[in-house]
Amino acid sequence: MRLFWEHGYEGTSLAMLTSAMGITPTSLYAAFGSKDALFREAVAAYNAPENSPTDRAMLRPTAREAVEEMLRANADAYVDPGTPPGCMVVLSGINLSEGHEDVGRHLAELRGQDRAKVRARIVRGAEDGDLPAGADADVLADYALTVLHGLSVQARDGADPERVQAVIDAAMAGWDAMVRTFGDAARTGGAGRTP
Amino acid sequence: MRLFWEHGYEGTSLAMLTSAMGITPTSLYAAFGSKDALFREAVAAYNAPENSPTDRAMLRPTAREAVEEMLRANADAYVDPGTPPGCMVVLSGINLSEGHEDVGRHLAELRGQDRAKVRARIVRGAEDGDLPAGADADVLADYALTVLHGLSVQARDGADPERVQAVIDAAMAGWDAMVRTFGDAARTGGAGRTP
DNA sequence: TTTTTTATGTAGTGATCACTACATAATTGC
DNA sequence: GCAATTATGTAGTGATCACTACATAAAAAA
Repeated sequence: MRLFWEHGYEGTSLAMLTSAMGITPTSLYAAFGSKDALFREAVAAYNAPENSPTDRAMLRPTAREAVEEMLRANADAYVDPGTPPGCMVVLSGINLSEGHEDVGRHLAELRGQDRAKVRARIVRGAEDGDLPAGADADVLADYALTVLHGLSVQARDGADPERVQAVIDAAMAGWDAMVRTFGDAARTGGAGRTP
Repeated sequence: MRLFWEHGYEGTSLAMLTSAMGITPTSLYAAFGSKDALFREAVAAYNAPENSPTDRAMLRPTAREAVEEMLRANADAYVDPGTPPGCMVVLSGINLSEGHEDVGRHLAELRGQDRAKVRARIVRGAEDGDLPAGADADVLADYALTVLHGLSVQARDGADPERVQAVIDAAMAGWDAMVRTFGDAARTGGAGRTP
């Protein structure tokens, strides 16, 4: 998992995997079937619900708290010096040669699931009344995920943890401002686009 | 350039390059010296100042306009269906096997240069008075670049151009809110952290 | 124990990797 | 025209890729 996380699917060779695991190719193939299948199991372990900061964050009482904790908890993990920087789901399938597009699609689907979770939490916030009824869940979810994905690149560039938290301060200020425009739009009937 | 842009440094083989260029390996090596050197030339062409939306954006009269145009112009390029999605400098060196770390460092340095340009433009905005004197150029630059880098991943996931612009609306609302806290901090002596 | 099943290591599969020696073709200088 | 130089294609370099046939070793079943 750590090798795939750090070097990506194609940047990790079977030789690297077998030497890191202390086993031979035969054992690896008996246990996992193929490099593809092993990668998928590694991603599944990385993305397991019981370890997922995102899943945990969605339990927060308001949509805003949920999104903020999602950003902060994931960012903490991204810059944790004990693990490779950034998010495995975001980074490990960025560069693929022809013939491995399915790996990229699999990861894109997982990112889509995260987006769906955030979007659903936003919709619930609007229903619960902690967000304006007119809040655009698609835009807010895209915004939150754009910041989240950007933090993976920042982490790869060795971002300072404190500054990452300051970036999230700014991002949440943007969240609040955007939510306010939705509230205003609901009251005035406007389109909600910031001038 | 397009192959490296789309598949990354290691995801692009010499066979792909020679067949796309319609030349033989001999000619490629006579002209460029090595795959590394060709990649660097491709990145240089991609990142040329005369084509750079970022450089052009920095000429805007205020720091806010400069940052907003940087985001919008780059985002337009990221989702342009005529070119690979996302930013070559951000994406093409994400997954590297052992022994090619210098490629990653080279791209990270280019990202650092972009950050420095944005930071310098913010500092100038504070000097010019279109930003509060206490504005934290590091935080604002990191925030802008985090959103920018996140947009590359969104583009890879096939983000809708209109929704990308809406995300930038939210991001700029965040910029304004963050700038406001710096102004408030300057007036009240507070630390400037959004609660 | 003896047999059967399961797990593992050795050694090598063809394919592809980046790269190049060598020969031929095109171009240039005289 | 003729020699020197430059450019290009052919064919192959050793290394490494993901993967596996085969044989041996360990464990389980009889």
